[in-house]
Parts: sequence; C-alpha cells; structure tokens
Amino acid sequence: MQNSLKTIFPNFSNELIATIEENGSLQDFEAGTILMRTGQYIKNTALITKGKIKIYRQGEDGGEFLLYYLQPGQACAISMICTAKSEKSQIMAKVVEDVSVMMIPLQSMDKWMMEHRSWYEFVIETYRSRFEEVLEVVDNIAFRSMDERLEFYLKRHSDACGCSEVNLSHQEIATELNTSREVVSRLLKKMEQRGLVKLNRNQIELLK
Amino acid sequence: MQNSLKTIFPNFSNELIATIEENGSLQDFEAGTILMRTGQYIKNTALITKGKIKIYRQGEDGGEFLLYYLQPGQACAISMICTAKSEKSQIMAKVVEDVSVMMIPLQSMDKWMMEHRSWYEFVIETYRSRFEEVLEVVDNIAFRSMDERLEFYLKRHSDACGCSEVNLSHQEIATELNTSREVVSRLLKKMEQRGLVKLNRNQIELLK
DNA sequence: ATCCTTCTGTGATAAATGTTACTGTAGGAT
DNA sequence: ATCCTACAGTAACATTTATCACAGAAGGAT
Repeated sequence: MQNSLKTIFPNFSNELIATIEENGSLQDFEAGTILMRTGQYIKNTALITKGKIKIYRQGEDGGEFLLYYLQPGQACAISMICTAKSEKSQIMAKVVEDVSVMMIPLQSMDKWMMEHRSWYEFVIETYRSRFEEVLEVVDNIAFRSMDERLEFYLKRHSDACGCSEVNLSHQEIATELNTSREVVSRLLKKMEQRGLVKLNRNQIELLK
Repeated sequence: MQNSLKTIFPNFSNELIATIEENGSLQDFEAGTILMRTGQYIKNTALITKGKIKIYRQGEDGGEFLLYYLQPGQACAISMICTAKSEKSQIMAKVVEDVSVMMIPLQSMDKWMMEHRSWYEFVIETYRSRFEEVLEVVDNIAFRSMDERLEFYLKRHSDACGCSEVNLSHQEIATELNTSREVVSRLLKKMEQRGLVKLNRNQIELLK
C-alpha cells in the first residue's frame, strides 16, 4: 500500500505518505456515483489513486457542463479550496470509472500545508493546473464554435481513457457540451465524412 | 503608509504589513497600461491598493474576453499561481482606472506562506474567490444567451465602479463579450425599450 | 420471433447571432 | 463654420445553433 501511494504521488515525501496513511481513509466508489453535488458542504479533500472522475458545472436548468477529468495522482482543487473555508461546493463530481480515493479530513489538509513541503507544493500545483484547465474551457466556449468544441471534447476523452474509442451516446455528449443531441449527431456525421471518425452505435472511433 | 496598507488589507498581521513594506515596491500605473500580457513570464505578485484592473483571456484571433475585475484589497491569483512555478501568464491585465500596486517579488511570496499565517490565508482566499469568479464566467457563456450576458456585464461594471453609468462605447463592450458591435447595439436598444437602461453617446445609464 | 426501448439520422423550420452595408449624428479639430 | 472621425442605429442577409417531427436500426427482454 505504502508502495502504491508513493508510486501514484511520487513527489510526496515518505513522512507525508506515512501521515496520509495514518489520517486518510481509502474508499472505493463505483462508476456512476455522484461524489459531490452542487451546494453540498465539503468535509474532505479527495486524492484519486485509481479510476476516473468528471467534474461538472451545473446550470439552474439542470445542464451538466463538463469542466475536466480527475485521474490518479490528482486531487480535487475545488474541494481543497472550499475545504479551507468549509464552503459549499460549486461543482458536481461524478465517477466515470470505478475509483479509489484517499479521503483527507479538512483539518489535516490545512495542517499539512505548514508541516510538509511536498504537500504544500502539491496543493499549489493542483490549484495552478485546475485553474488553467478551467481557463481552457473558457477559451473553448468563448472563442470556438460547436464543431471545434466537439473535436476538443472527443480528443480530451480519448486522452483521458488512453484509447481511441469514445463509448458514449450522442445524447450524453450533447449534455456535457450543453447543446442538443441532433446538433451532435449532425456534426459527428460531418466529421465522419471528413474521415476524422467512424460512427458505431454507442461508440465513436477516432481515426486521426 | 503603514496605516493605509492595514486599512486596505485589514486581515494582514502587523508583522506581515511591515515585511511587505520592506520587501515590496509600490508602483503607479495609468489607465490603459497593459500590466501583463499573455505569454509573458511573471516575476511578481501584485497587491492592488488603489484603482481598478480588468483581467482578460485572449483568443488567438485577438479577442479580449473579460474574466473579472481586480480592486483594492485584492491580488492577482494567476500571478500567484504562476509565480510559484515561474510560469508564463495565461491572461492579460489592463489598468482601467489609475492604480497603485504593491509588487511582491517571487521569492517573498513563497517564503511568507510558511512565515505568516495571515498571508497564507489571504493567498488561499484569493485562489478560492478567483476560481469562483471564473466558474461564474463559465456559467454565463455556457448556459446563458447574449442578452443575459450583456445584462450581467453591465451589472458587474456598475458594481465595480459603484455608479450606475457605464462610460463605454458599444464596440468596447462587444469586444469584451467577444461579439459584434451591432449585436450589442441591438440588444441595448431592446433593453432601452424594456425600460432597463437609457442610452447616450458613450454612456449607458442603468435604471434598475 | 416479437415487442420495446434506446440510439441514430435527417428534413423542415425557428431563433439567435454574425456580417455587410449604409445612414445619420455628436463632438472635436481646424 | 467646415471637416473629420468615432459612435450609434438599422435593414438585409448569412450562418450557426436549437427545436420539432418523424423514421429506421440495433439490441435486449420475453
């Protein structure tokens, strides 16, 4: 166990790893679980050690706009930020591939900042990288049209799963881009005609 | 001077205030100055003590999408984040009302995190509030149409300047919303018909 | 096989936004 | 006053995106 945490978070000092194992609790969640809801109070920070999580921003009308993925070796920046103030969550987190997460209680998260240099650096780096990802999201919706956003979405999905097949229905994709199923179907068809993808039922193969 | 810093940043400890005055340098910039460009390396963190700054995200095509305002008592989260890694700026900062900023060198910024609890808390709170503001921006462009976004833009402007007049041309507003001048003119005209604003040359009066 | 549900494709149409083109007006510079 | 430039209004049209309507195909359940 000690070995695996060290493998997933190679920059953590040995003392930090030991402290985490002492204070954190490793929990498993199945794909589909909602780990966090908009408006919920946050009591923990989660370090992902296995699986994948998607982070969404929810609209009042029930839209679920995809912000980014969380993968092993990463942590939820929002939970860190909110934890520090025990604030409400501004986002929704959904498990998309069975995960194991190390739950770190609020107080430890804050305490370690002063005690463990490698924890401090990890937290700062988490803030930075998540901030940049959200800025990239802003770029996409502010400057690009739906066809480019769809291509970006598919690319990000394949990067996240490390494969070239996207096993999602058009409806699911549409929801995460906050558009309609028909628009996604049409744009995908055009991409197929351009030779960028091959369309199957519940699956999109990326060809380039 | 000590008095005024303490007034603007009331949560800073007296020791921290003293340290800032020792290590920082107070600089003035006129309205219109570009304080930071996309792609520039960041060497300082800036604490705003007077005036106003607007933070933009730039598109490849030269668009300048408004993210948020910075006001006295606030600091540039991005510069803090990037500073910590001496990374390139992902944003552009423009002075919109003559500012005084306290420039904090890279090393100090990092060092104080361990030495001054009130600095640590300020930095964390800065991350949190800027992150939330960017998420609100995402909400606007992901879930809302241009008329709602325009209303939000005007409201935010008047909140920032503390007055009910927006002294900007339609073109300037269009640029910051990444749309065209005609669209802004049309939507403003509709708002005028609905009794929400009164339109003058280079000025929009908010009525409600 | 038959039924049923979900997923996909596509046309028709509507609405929102972007573009082009032109007009008039306000205010500064001379 | 006259000229010039930036700003604002608006019509006409193009493009993009959203919505409605419907048809057919895939795959699971019985």
